[in-house]
Amino acid sequence: MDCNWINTVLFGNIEIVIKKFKVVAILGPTSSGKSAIAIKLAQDLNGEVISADSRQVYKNMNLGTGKVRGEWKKIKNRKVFVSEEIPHHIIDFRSPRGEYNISHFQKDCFKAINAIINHGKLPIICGGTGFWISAIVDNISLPQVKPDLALRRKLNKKTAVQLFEQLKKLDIERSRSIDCHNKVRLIRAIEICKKLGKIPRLKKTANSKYQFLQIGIDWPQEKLDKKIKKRLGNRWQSGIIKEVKDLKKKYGLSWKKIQSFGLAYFWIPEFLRNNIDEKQLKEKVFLAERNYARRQRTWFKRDKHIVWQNQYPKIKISVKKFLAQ
RNA sequence: GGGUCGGUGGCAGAGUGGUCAAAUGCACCUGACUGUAAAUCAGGCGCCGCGAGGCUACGGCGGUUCGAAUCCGUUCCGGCCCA
Repeated sequence: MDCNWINTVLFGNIEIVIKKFKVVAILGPTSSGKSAIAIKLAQDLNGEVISADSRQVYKNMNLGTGKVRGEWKKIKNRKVFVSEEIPHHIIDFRSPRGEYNISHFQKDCFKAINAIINHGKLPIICGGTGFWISAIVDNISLPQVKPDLALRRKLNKKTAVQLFEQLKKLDIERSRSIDCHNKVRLIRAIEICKKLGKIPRLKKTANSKYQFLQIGIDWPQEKLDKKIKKRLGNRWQSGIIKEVKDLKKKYGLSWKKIQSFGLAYFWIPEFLRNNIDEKQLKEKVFLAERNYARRQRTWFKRDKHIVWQNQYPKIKISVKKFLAQ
């Protein structure tokens, strides 16, 4: 399939021809069935999948993150994570000991998109981390300031009020829009100010190189609840608790670090340390997933470009139409 | 049957004469999001009302009091102990 679609744009009377590459994104709340749809699309339309999931990037975190089953294969001298014959990118490739954040993702994702296009294939981004997807689709410009852990530790000792006062002095403009109770935000804002003086204005520039179609998968709450429950049941049988134990053993991670991964990774250590029993654990994990799905919805709701569809045949038609534009 | 402790909002659980429509946690609803984003954070959550405000509520009934979730009587229900 040829991916060099031609677009024309009018500037006044002058017609300018722009080549835009098409990229599809499949997003939605957890357990909605994104991964299966992305794989089907990839199979039907000669595509490859790019995962946009902040936890699936890590190795040895499979059941808890809902990672697709796959294996690393050597294809043309390159190692590729393959699931159902479909290459997956930005997945299962980092140590859980390390940090992998939106900045890494943004670079890697654009790289992956380009690589896939160069192979004459269709890039299909698939994931539930809205912020990360936005970094690609909206092409947001992140301040080029790396995390300063020492500074963060120091600032973390202060109260939100103190941090807010500090930020006001550094960048009054940012202080007006920031959530003054949110220490994570405040600390990052101060961190940026210390390096750049001020916080650059957030730019969402339409990407001139790519054209995106975002398909959202979602279900009524009741149905999604059932899907979440069913999936949790499967994970339990597959040994999710052992996965967490092994994760700790293999990487020597602290409970705190494991718990920072959230959801099941937060609650299973509580169970292993006998703070809750198994029944409570299952309930807590279910509720955590459910609440997570809510937060994801809130995020995705505001992007009016997302086309909400959950039947594969319809999705496929939408994608084909998009590719034919 | 006797004694004793307790019955509070969807649940758990504070409050023990006025500042109580009632702390806190969970659940539930709505939302935010500039390198932690599965994280982090905000608001709402008896009923009516846009609002001021009104109404009904701390098992039931009846008292005491200017005033009761809080004190007293009684009754129903539950836990524990003794029979």
